[in-house]
Amino acid sequence: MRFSNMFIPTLRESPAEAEAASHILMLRAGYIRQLAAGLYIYLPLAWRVIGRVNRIIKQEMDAIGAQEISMPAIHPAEIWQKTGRWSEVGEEMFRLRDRGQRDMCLGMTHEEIVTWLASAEIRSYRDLPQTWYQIQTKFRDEARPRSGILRTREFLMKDSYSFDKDEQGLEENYKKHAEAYHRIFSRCGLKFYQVESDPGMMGGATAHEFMAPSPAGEDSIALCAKCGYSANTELAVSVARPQPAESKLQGEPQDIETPEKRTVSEVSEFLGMDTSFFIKSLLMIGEKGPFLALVRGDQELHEKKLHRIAGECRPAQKEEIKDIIGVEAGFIGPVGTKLKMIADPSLKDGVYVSGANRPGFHTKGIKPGVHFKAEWHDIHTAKPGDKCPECGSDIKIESAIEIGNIFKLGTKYSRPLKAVYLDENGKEKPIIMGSYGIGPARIAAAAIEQNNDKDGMIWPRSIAPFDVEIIPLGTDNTEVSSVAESFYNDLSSSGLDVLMDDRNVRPGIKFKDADLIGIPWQIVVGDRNLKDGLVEIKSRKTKETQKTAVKEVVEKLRALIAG
RNA sequence: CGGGGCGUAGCGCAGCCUGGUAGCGCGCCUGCUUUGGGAGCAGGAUGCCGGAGGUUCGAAUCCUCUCGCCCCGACCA
Repeated sequence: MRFSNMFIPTLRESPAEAEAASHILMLRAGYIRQLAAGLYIYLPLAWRVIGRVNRIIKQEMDAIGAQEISMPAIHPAEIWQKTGRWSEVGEEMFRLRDRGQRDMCLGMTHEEIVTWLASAEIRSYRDLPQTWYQIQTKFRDEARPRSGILRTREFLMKDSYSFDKDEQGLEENYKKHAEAYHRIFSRCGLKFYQVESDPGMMGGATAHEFMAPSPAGEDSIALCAKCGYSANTELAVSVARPQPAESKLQGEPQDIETPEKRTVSEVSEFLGMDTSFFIKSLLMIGEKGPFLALVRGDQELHEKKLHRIAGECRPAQKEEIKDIIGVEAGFIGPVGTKLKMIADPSLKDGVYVSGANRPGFHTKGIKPGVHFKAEWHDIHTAKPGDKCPECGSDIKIESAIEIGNIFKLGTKYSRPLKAVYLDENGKEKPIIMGSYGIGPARIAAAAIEQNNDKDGMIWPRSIAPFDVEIIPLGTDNTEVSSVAESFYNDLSSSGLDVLMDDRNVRPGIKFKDADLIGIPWQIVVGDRNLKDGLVEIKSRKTKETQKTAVKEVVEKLRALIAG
């Protein structure tokens, strides 16, 4: 492909609206343009990257016996009503009516549709197992699209679905997918982790996410370097470090004056005690009324964990706290309260200080379990310095981009949609399902996030839009042009994807654009070196150049790319 | 949905507080010179100042409403 024929609208300056590195670079390097919030046009370079990612995905999916199909993006409401998600899902679903006033939606995922197909066509255990996949556009009216193509309202997704006659079959398919995902993300040149994740509304017991570490990521994950424990912090269990040994908290509970000291940090400073000696008491409003959530002073409540235990709930507002407890926030505590309490296990041992439920006072000497009763559930947010629940060593927390997920669905969809089969004994049973997703655009974005420098992108060779870019300097020099042309022909016919910057522009512009768009290898053809029969092969990543004899270029480059 | 920010030339921004001829840099077009890291000189084009109302002799500027985009949070099958 010739640069002059390709639409690559590079920008000298960063557009104001972009913040994430991948977003800035994709705009600047002429990969994408924004149509509206969360809606992007993929320009030729970006679409080539997506194509390469998809090819890798297809190869690995095919290799585990998955079969590619294509399902509609527009769905009748009826099927979604049968699984209950038509009403569960709210505003995130794009809804519309057809000319006959039938309710329809734009598909946000395809469990319903693929299960409908299975219910219609699968009769016998002999038809199982099956795995079907597609790479197709999904629609979600996100509350807040963000970070360029990381979170959009219309996006490509590889989704596959497995159908088995029993749990053991599901287990095998689940494992096959996990292994295929490892190969896919490795081949795409990404650093990634497989972590335990919250099955959430997908249902089912087991789920994992594949996470590409990046500061631009929306998720955070807890990792143990020693034993390999890894989990999304939405469900990561961690053990808080023990309280310091010296404690001033012997004896029975006693109220102490703490005028105008409300927050844990204020009171801990005032009393000269570590924050881990405090109980943070948070008044929550749940569906069945108010209750207290208790975490240790040095910990943070994780609301999502609390939701799983207590159902829908929210922090109480200032006025509500006064009405319900009778004292302002900052002086509330678990002792003497009639409210239901949910306490984090980090509070189980030790003696504590917490609000006294009267203005200006805290109570010291509180022994959880003795001076108050609570339900014990892990509700704190795992943080650096906490200990691994498996092996006790330090865990670290990293931000990450979710690039793939795998769910064991079980019969969540097969039951309501009556996807059943007859087993060997002629008995009707629901099909056991799994669901597995990958976001190709997120792979591309994560690759940029993980591989860039001040000059631009640095693509992993497997998903780069081109393998090599030829940069002839001085197009009016016939020798330069003819050498560049011969490279272009030879490299192309040897099976490489070649971009040639044949524009009649200054060298600086070609160099800057080449670095920006991030093709892994550059061949610089200039009269300076050509006089000695040499050209330069330059690595985008290391910026190292090797002067190479014209005759050896094709062979050498192929070796470099292969290596 | 809550909080914050921003809408002025293709892009990045100034002007707004204190109302009075709409500006700068880059890009774009023409010509000449230039050609190994975003060239130089000369000339040129480009704006419903996001939109609608209002105040005023007069509004990019003040007021009201509205639309859009970004960021933080909530949400995220």
